[in-house]
Amino acid sequence: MVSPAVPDKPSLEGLEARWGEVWEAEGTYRFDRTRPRAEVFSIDTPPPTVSGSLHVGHIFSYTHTDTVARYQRMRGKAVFYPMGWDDNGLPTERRVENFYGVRCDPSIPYADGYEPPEKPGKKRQDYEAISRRNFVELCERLTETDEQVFEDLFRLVGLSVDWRLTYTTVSERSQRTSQRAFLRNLARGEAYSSEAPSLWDTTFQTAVAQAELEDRERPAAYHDLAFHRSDGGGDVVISTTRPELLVSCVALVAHPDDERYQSLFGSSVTTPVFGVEVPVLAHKLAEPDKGTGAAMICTFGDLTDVIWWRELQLETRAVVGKDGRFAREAPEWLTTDDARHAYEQFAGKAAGGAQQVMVELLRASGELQGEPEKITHPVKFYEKGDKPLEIVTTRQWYIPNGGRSEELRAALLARGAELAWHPDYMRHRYDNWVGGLNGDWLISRQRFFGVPIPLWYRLDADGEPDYDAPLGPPESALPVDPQSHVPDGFTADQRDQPGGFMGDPDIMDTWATSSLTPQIACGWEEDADLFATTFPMDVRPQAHEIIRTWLFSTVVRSHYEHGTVPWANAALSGWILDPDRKKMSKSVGNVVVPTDLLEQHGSDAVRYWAASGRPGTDTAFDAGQMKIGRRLAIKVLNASKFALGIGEAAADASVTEPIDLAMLAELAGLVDDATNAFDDFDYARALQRTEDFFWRFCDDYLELVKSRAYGDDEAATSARVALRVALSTLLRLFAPILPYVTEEVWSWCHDGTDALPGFTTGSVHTAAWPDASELRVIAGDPAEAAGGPSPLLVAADVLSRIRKAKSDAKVSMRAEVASVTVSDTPDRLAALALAIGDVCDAGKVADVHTAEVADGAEAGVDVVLAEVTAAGG
RNA sequence: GGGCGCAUAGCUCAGUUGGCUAGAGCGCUGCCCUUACAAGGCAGAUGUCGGGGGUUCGAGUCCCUCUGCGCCCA
Repeated sequence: MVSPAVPDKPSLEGLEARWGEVWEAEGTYRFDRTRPRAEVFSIDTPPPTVSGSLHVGHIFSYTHTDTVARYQRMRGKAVFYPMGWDDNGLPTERRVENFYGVRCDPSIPYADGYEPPEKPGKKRQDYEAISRRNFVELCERLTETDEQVFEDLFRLVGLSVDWRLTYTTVSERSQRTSQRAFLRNLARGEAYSSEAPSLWDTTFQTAVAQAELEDRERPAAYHDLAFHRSDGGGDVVISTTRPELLVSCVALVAHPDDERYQSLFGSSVTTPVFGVEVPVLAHKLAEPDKGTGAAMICTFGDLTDVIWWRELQLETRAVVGKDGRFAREAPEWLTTDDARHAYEQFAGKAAGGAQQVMVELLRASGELQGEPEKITHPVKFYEKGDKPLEIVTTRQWYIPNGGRSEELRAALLARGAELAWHPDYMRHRYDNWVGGLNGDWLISRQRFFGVPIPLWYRLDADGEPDYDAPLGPPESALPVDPQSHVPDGFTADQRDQPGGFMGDPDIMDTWATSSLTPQIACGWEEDADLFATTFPMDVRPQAHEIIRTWLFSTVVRSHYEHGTVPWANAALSGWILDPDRKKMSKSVGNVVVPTDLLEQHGSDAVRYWAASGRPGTDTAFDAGQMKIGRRLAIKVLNASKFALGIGEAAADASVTEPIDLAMLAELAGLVDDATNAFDDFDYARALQRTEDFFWRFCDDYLELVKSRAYGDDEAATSARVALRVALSTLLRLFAPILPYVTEEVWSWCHDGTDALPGFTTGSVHTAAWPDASELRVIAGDPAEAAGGPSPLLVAADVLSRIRKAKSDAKVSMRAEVASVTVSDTPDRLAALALAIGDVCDAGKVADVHTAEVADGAEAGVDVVLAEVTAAGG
């Protein structure tokens, strides 16, 4: 039999490097693709954005997933745990531009062997313009470096990822998957293009989706404007925060039940300054208690305007362009010279400047009633932008998401209900979001870097595109860039020529690709066997704030493509808050660099801190927790050293002493708790229970059995076997959280070819998760199971009283005790009797008396310390 | 305005279907160099379980309500 190889001075130093190498060399975390679906646990890892550095929040949430991955692996699952890098999107685009001094211009042809300027230009306008393909190549070049840094850090944290499975979202395969999914949506009628009012960011020059909006409180002012009844019956006053849009006013509106306007509905009024005739209409979205109860409808000031415009079938009088400025030419619906002259005074201006001019014009004409009333109100912004969004009519591609179809909305809500959410209440965010959608998913973006929309359009004799019959490539040709590739049946010189074709200039929203991470990771249409054994996946771990984007869009794509949910479980992690409970973010400057933490405290300690944060709960950054984690890891080393160093016992030796049996029975209960917790993705609970048991195991059980275990009789053997079983069990329970220290101790128990009973020759991380029923077989039917008090608990209790007496007397714990008198109930005394030898040994007690007390009477432990003879001489 | 969550010791938090005197860690105080562990151990003090009402033999736990904080959405 092997002997335990315990170092004299166990230490945590260097464990990360040592075991990291071994795990890599032995392929400990490699996915076994030969296993059937039922034996696979697949994880849809969130691909972190590769455009800066990982922060402590990544360490936090990725550790959560890793603990579950490790648990499932020990449960015998083949764990499919890939890493992805999100290098597709605006952050990467910006980083590549600034790093190399280049910018993307899709109209430029691809340059073979392109090298960026040696010295990047200082200003954006000096950046070198390059083709999209060259831009993507530079992106791949830069992100490769970043990705290696990320991988090294994640390895150091101990993520049990199979690094052979890593994918990137800008890779050819991801682009192919993204375009293939889009083309299938198109073929099934699930994607459509439409010219419609869209939310438009004038800085980024792109349309944005509902999911990318955020409200920000901005100062504004109500301006009361006098419209004039066409029948000469006086003025109608409305309040608006955007008087500059008066020129695009197409109607006035009031609530259908508003008595003040009953006689006006159906009549018409003329606008101030411009004298344009517009109807007065009724619609239930008009709010009677806002301003005068009447509002002007402009095309378009806000999303409500769009609804009114659509439902009341109004004209379109758009004047604000994609650059956010008023058109230079006066619009044709201004028919009088005065009106055109007025317009010219703010033509070409942006909203703010135009408003100033417009207010002066209104004031001069006497049609501004009173002074503007200052307010603050929520204004829609693109989440990454810093100018309010405008609404501009453009042609865009959409995928229906239930925002315009109750049937589809219900189907997608049902998909959400199919998911098991961890924690469960997170499902409300999904329901809330899907229930509140009011438009389809806008997937096209007027950016340059990203997955192109893989379509071309025929140009008619006048050079006008035919949007109704787009030309798509065969799937075998994917990925394509319609700006450089040519559709079947055309030649390159027909590009942008009448009778020829044009490529769709847009790219897809980054979520349109990210929503396919299960398909990308599992090899949809690329690796049929892999896909069959990994999809639908077991779990999507992610942050709760992107339920509305990443989670929802993934459900949408899977619903369309596979008619199923993409995963069985959604595990939501919280945020990291700084010690003042503010969300950590770069802009606040309160970010902690993870490499320093890992170096300072060690990976297991940092993981311990991470695993202490309950699923879904925002957690404060707390270096104190890491110190506790480190202390725990050291304790695991020392307790293991003791348990293993105390002596061996034969494989078939049995546990006979009641106190040992009681400890193992309690341990079986712990295994049940930890197993249930991990099955529910509650790593924090599993850790807490295990840790709690472990400290009591060290403080009480180890102290109680210490002297007995050194003997050579059956009672000693009983203790040694129990210690060995408990150690093996506890190491495996801790292994998902503390992979390094548990692997270290596990390695003491085997030499690669032979292992101590209860241990294995391989990694603890591929050992079987503890089995409570096996423990119960060993523990038999101890007193506790029969309903009586546990000998261990009663003994620990009495030992604690003895310690207290010594502590009160300010003597060493080694001090002799002359006698102990325990007064307690008969059943507790009976339990104590089963462990009294251990109690006396541990407490250095010479003599014990017991006294029975009736139920409810005062129980107690009287301790008489031995007289100190010749103390100090 | 709607939804969700949180409120327990100075701090961070456990407390699963209601059940003995409400717990842990940190911090604080005291003691102990104890042959696994001084980067340690042992012990101690500390509570209107946010307020009010209800159900119950019994409520931190269930119900109602109010307050405060946070998040999601409109």
